[in-house]
Amino acid sequence: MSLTHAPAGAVRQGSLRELNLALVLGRIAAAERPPSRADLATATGLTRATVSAVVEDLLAGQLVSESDPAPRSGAGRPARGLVLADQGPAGLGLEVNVDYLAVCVVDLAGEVRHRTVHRADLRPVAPADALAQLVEMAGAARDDAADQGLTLVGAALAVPGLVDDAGLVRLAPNLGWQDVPVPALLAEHPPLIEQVPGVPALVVDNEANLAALGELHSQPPGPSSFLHISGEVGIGAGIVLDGALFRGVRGWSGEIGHLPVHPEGRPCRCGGQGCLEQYAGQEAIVAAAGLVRAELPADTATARLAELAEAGDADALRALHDAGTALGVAVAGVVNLLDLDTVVLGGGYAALAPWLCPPVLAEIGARVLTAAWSPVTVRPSTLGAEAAAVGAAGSVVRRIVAQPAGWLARAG
Amino acid sequence: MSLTHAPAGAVRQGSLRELNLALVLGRIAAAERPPSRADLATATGLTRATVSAVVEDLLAGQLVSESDPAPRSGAGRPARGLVLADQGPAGLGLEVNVDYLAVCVVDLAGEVRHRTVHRADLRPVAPADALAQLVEMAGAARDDAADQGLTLVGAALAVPGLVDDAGLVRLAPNLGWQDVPVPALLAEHPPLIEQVPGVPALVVDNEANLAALGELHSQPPGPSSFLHISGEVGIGAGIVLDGALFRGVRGWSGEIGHLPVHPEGRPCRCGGQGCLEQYAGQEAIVAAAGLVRAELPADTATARLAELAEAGDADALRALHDAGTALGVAVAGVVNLLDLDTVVLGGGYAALAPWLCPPVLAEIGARVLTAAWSPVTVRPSTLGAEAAAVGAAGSVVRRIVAQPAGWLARAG
DNA sequence: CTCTATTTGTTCAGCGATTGAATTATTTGC
DNA sequence: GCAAATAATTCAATCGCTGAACAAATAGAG
Repeated sequence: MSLTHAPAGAVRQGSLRELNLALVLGRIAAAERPPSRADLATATGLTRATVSAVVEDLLAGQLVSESDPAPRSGAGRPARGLVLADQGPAGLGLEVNVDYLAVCVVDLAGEVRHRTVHRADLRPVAPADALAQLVEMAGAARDDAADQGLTLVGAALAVPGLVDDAGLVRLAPNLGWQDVPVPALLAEHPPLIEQVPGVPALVVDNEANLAALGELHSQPPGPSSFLHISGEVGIGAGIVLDGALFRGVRGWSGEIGHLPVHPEGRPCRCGGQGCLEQYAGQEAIVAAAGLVRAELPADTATARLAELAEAGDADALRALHDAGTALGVAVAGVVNLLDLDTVVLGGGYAALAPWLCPPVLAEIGARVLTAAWSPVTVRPSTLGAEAAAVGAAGSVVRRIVAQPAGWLARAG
Repeated sequence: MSLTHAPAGAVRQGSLRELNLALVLGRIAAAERPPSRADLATATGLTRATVSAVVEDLLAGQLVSESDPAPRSGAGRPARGLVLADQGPAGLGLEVNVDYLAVCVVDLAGEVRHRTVHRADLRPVAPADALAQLVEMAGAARDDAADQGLTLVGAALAVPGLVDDAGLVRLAPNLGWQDVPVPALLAEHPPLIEQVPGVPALVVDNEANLAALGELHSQPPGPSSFLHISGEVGIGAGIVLDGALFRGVRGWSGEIGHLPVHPEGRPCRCGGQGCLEQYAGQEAIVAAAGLVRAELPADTATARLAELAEAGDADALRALHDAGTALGVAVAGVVNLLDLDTVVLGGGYAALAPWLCPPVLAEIGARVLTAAWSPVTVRPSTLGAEAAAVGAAGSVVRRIVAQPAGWLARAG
């Protein structure tokens, strides 16, 4: 029904300023080139007087800074361009995955200002030890950020599993985690975050969700609704609708890996039968290509497949085609259901996209009722590896952009 | 990411009042019993002074009225309860379906104040003629509404097919419509609607979407996220997320009928194979139950099936069980993907729910990863037949509740 | 029956934020 | 060098919320 999305609570006198701060800052963030105050006034519908006042607050709070005047033709006083500050608040992104730990820092503009990746097989490592190592990496990241004039205002941790509202990792099957109380474990380490009203110090979320957010905020800006599929050992999807991640009632949306593609087919460890994961998961593709998994570490399986396919290996090509077809059946269902026009292949699928896209598109063409009127785009993710960590850090700074008042109240 | 849903445009001085009018009116609409001004103040966080001023506007604009004081224990001046007005703006709901035309009027409180249904096979009738008849029924509805002190501020038309943004019915296969420009056809008749800022005079939408909206606003209030499945000849779904209908990028979401449940199964008229519709659509169930369709008008097929199942007919029971299993496979996929906890069976499925629910629940239990932690409810729709018309009319008045300022500007 | 405690609703001065017009600042083009 | 054009700021006016005081209306105690 798309009613006005009014603020949930009361709209007080001060909310007015809060909302306009967010409005103006959001415009600056979304603009292609640095807008002037006058541009912002016409874009937002506010008067120039109000925009000036709002911008003054944003400048004082280190959220935006003035850039060189954008070249403009014609007469008149030159405008001063406004850009997101490269100092001030920043977000900390953390990721624990099967074969690596990653930490990164993203500034307001979405730039990655720090990045550390530690490759290791995390499956035999106890959760507390893995998190301790991550905290150590994060400490170095914090120091590096501070040197660049950045203040970490929040952290987000990406995990390949189901996470509940409290940050408890219910189940991360491929990592071997079960009921891991991440916030409690991290609370034992000294804090790295400067608390800001409106920004949670720590968010724990599914890796597929955060990777989708990363894709949403990547440059150049893409569509505001799409399906992002992370194909690893498991297959997870992040659903972005109208520029917002859709989490589901309990935050467990996106379990596309267990969509039935052959209802009477192979049994799956989830208890169902014929789940997508059994046909398009990393292990299924590897097995179908005739590779022996024991000789192939998890983190090189995808690269090896791409190599073989590149070389024209018939088994690998057939395996990828079959996986793409299974994926296409599932994606066609999702597209029929949600009417999305963009599907992004991320995670391990990104490197395999040249071979996966054709069969996926074929299934969509055959099965999607509306494909005749408007085409569906299937493309690889623009972010590379560790997309979830970048997305995680980005999700933190997006909160500042969406609610600058909290930061301003703190920073004076 | 669930950022604050800020108003899209500029927040001007007057927006403040607009937003608080909507906030207070929304609370009155959502309240179980008539709230007092003091109740509203504590519920919204506004001061009593502001609430009084806002309520004064709402009273003057005929959007709310004062009711008998709610009995309360303890001392103190008795409160005056506030309820949505039973006069003032109302919505017109229209529906063209395969075997009937329906018109209804719903008031602010969601009560159906007028209802007309005309049963007839609409397939041989030209779209313009069907719409002309609908307009005639709507004229009578308008007069009846006016006698009750109601003003029609908008209309919504439910159609069993794909509709684009402009109201063009691209395809309604079971009705035989293709590229029918509904707004243009209706514009030839004298207007029945009093234009109000913020309320479109006519919205054309998919029947499944509007039925889902009807379910969302039915009393008593249910969950704010659910999947509503309309099982007729085709199978459509309305997806309600966080109290809002999700329409998809082009407004064509919900095509659950073409979710593949047996990818190498029966060919479907959509061009795909093994679509749900081929296993759980009305015609498929009728055929599986051994009934001859020619002897069975479309509008009695469901009733006849229920009758047979009630009587213990083995063929009917088996047909319903198989259909329920196919439906369950599809629903399990949706639940995995969207993490919904409520599925409503509407349309023809409502009457068949006693036999469909068990196999659907069985498939969900077997296939949904998270079902172990929190159960999924599957239940029949509370609204009866013509749910889409009621939902359509309700969608109009919900706009007034969400944006009362438009109506108030008009009514003075 | 009267008085007090209690809760509801209104009145009013004060204030913060936006507005719109006037003013200042800075450049291009003639 | 001057006029036109565009950008940004200043300032009185206005709108709507706040908070506190006040008026209204009832239940219960004595």
